[in-house]
Amino acid sequence: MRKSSSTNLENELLINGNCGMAYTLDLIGGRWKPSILYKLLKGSTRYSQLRKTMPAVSERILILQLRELESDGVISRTVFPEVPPRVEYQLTDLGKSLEPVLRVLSDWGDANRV
Amino acid sequence: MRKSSSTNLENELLINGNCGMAYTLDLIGGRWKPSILYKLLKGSTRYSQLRKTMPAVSERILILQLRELESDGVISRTVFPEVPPRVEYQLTDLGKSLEPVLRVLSDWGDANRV
DNA sequence: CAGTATCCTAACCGATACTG
DNA sequence: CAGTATCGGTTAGGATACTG
Repeated sequence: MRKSSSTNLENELLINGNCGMAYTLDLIGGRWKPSILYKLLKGSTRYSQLRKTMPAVSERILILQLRELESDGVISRTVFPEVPPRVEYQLTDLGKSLEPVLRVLSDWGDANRV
Repeated sequence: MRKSSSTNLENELLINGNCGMAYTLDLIGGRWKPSILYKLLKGSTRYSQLRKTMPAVSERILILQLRELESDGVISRTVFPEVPPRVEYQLTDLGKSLEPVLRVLSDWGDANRV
């Protein structure tokens, strides 16, 4: 859905009838982004914890999706200067504002899937 | 986001944490599906009319997205036995039930895009 | 622990010519 | 009018080995 970088969102819109729906979908529509966001709704989470609960995704992809969410301002990344290193991901305010959106998507899916 | 055919939705879910969100996103998350659904919210629409309002999408892709929405039960296709042929697309009941979902997505996008 | 680097596949999307 | 057919490009996603 996404073209390449997250700076293409505007472009995306223009060719898509200038519809805000496309913007939202482009933000949360990645292959693993729903799962990530869903987990982060429950609070700040370590990288290793995300990995553990999503064994099907490869490391590269998980990082990639996290980076995209981060550069789109939906989540933020906190590095704790410890040994061994600790990194936690959490929703930004923008990310938190997505909660009703995510919930509607989740509810509709739960209600209508076979 | 989608694997290949629309019959893979269940599979999709299993690897995605069994989250209904992924199901919904897979249904409406195609490149042009938001635009299509948005237009169909206003009522039954001819193929040629869809084409006209979405000049950026190629015929093959438009048809493909329509077929996917159709096989997922979100829209239906009515052929009128006339010359020249007329085909109209409209939301099914399932499709109509998506309206609140689409609206939330649209509203959030309009409110938060730059 | 939390990532990169490298290489690879397949899905998705597109232009254009043609047809019932 | 409403599509197919054919071919081809781009990019999202993935497996695996390695590193600060």
